[in-house]
Amino acid sequence: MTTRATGSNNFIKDIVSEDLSIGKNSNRVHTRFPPEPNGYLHIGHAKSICLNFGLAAEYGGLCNLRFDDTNPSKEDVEYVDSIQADVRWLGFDWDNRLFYASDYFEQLYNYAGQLIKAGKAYVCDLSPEQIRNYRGTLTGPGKDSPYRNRSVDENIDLFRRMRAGEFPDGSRVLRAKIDMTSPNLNMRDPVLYRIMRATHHRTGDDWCIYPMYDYAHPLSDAIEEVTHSICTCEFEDHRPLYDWTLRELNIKEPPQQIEFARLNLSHTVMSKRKLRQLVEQGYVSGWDDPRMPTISGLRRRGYTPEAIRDFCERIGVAKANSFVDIAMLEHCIREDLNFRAPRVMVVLRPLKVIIDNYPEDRVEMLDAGYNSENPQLGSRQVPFSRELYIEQEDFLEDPPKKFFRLSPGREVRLKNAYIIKCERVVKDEKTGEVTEVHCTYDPATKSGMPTDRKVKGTLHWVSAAHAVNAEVRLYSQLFLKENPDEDEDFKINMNRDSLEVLASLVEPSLAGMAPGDRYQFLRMGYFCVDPASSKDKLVFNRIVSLKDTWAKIQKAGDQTGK
RNA sequence: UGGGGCGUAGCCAAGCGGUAAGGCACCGGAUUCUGGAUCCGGGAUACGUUGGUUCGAAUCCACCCGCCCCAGCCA
Repeated sequence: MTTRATGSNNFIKDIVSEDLSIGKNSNRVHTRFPPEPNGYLHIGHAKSICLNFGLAAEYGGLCNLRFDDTNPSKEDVEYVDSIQADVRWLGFDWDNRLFYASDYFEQLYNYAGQLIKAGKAYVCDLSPEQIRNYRGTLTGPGKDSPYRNRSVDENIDLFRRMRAGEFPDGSRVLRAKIDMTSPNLNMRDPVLYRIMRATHHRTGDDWCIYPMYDYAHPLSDAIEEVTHSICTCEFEDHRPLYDWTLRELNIKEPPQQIEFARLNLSHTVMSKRKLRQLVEQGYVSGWDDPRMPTISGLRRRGYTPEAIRDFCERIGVAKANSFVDIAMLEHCIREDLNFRAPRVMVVLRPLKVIIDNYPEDRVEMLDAGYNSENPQLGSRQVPFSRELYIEQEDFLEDPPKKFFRLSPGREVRLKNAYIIKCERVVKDEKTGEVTEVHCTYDPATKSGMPTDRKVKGTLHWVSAAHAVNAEVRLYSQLFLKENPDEDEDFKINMNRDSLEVLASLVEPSLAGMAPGDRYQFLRMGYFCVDPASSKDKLVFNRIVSLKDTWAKIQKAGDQTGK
């Protein structure tokens, strides 16, 4: 079928559209997402997942999930499980097309036999060091292995015995016979099979020889009848080998490899190796630490699949090296949550406020809508009483101009409640720190009533007697530098204060919230109930702050020496 | 001194010979019981450089410059 592509365009869609228009691949579009199960998926993988599954969906094709499990020494079921969970959570479905390269080991072995018989592959006894030396350099040609011209029969015999386990690890390899003088090092008789006694997470000890990526990948694609094999740019040099393998084995309708630039995100690192270091060396609590750019980390942080997919759509697909600002990701989650998240009141850093003219024993239940832009979310009642808490940063004894929050003699609106006026403060005698702010309220200014005056500030608050304790975790970038990879050791750029844990007070309606629930804490940002949260101990993660114009003004003031 | 790829605003990114989309960020203004959201407005007269082809080039050609990748029995 020739379904027309929707959404924004990119060069890969151009290729697919063109292929379809000329009836290539019997008019099929078939992609695959081929992770190696050796680590957790991250936002960079999300880009690839969205691309591959998205392309298939747009063109009425199919996308497989295939584990590229050809190196048992690095792989583990822990990862195959987490990868499936992450892809599913992102919203994609591979239906019954869950495959493993290891499913094809027998076929791959037989294909290798064909190559040998065709004189296109040979068993080489050179050591790894020797192979490296024979390979030549970037600027100089390599030279033929002394084993390059063994007879087909000898090669067949040796390869069979490699599989049978007659030779020690590393003693021999099967190599493609291509061209040791090729300017493309990948074509200098690349290794196809190596001997490696490692227990495979799926095939156990059935095999002691394992195929290399360059050999297994094109054939796995071919076996699955993939049409467009999309990978990142570092494999561009491998494409001639990908094509060589398919050509020498006479694969009909060979899949086409297409490369795109991998994602780089500011203020974080993306390589599995580095992420693993952060986990193993205790810089973070695990692969799902909310500061990690992993899918599981973002999920725990509170990101939605919708926001991540939107992000992947917005950043586009091209071949130029890109370095996307984390602000783009943050924009996506804000935009998603703005409409759908209920807005509630939580005081992160409490400061006591006493309404002197409010009766001591009185409690009013005030109606508070959950989201003024989305009335469907309904409302709840919040208790108001004489003693409240407001945010510490919302009071300043000696305010600068343009500060329109609470300060002595000034009025502010309490969200969903009354206008109050600050009359005096109580300070700690030793530290001079303000411990209580005494105010009066104007009964005629209850939320919803018309008022005769304008107050510039509106504050969120909680009733002291009704508030519920909660732990709130504030996260900031793991790395201070835009590009931590610029330095020899990326870890020197780590932000020591990327996690701040606060003892906060939340409005009572939040008491029974379930892990995963997301809210906007009025004026403070979007938050998500952590999986470790319980009825006894509420724990919230800040997903992202709200945009903060006041912070910007302050910063500008600082810089001008104000 | 080899091979492959890429260079459009601070960051992504359209554009495919006819005279520079869009998003993020940023800056104004309006509005607002979140200094949020929303709305309106603002930016590229060297599209890496220099030449060339053309009535006309970001788009075609040539040279140059810059950045990325490749010498795993990793993927």
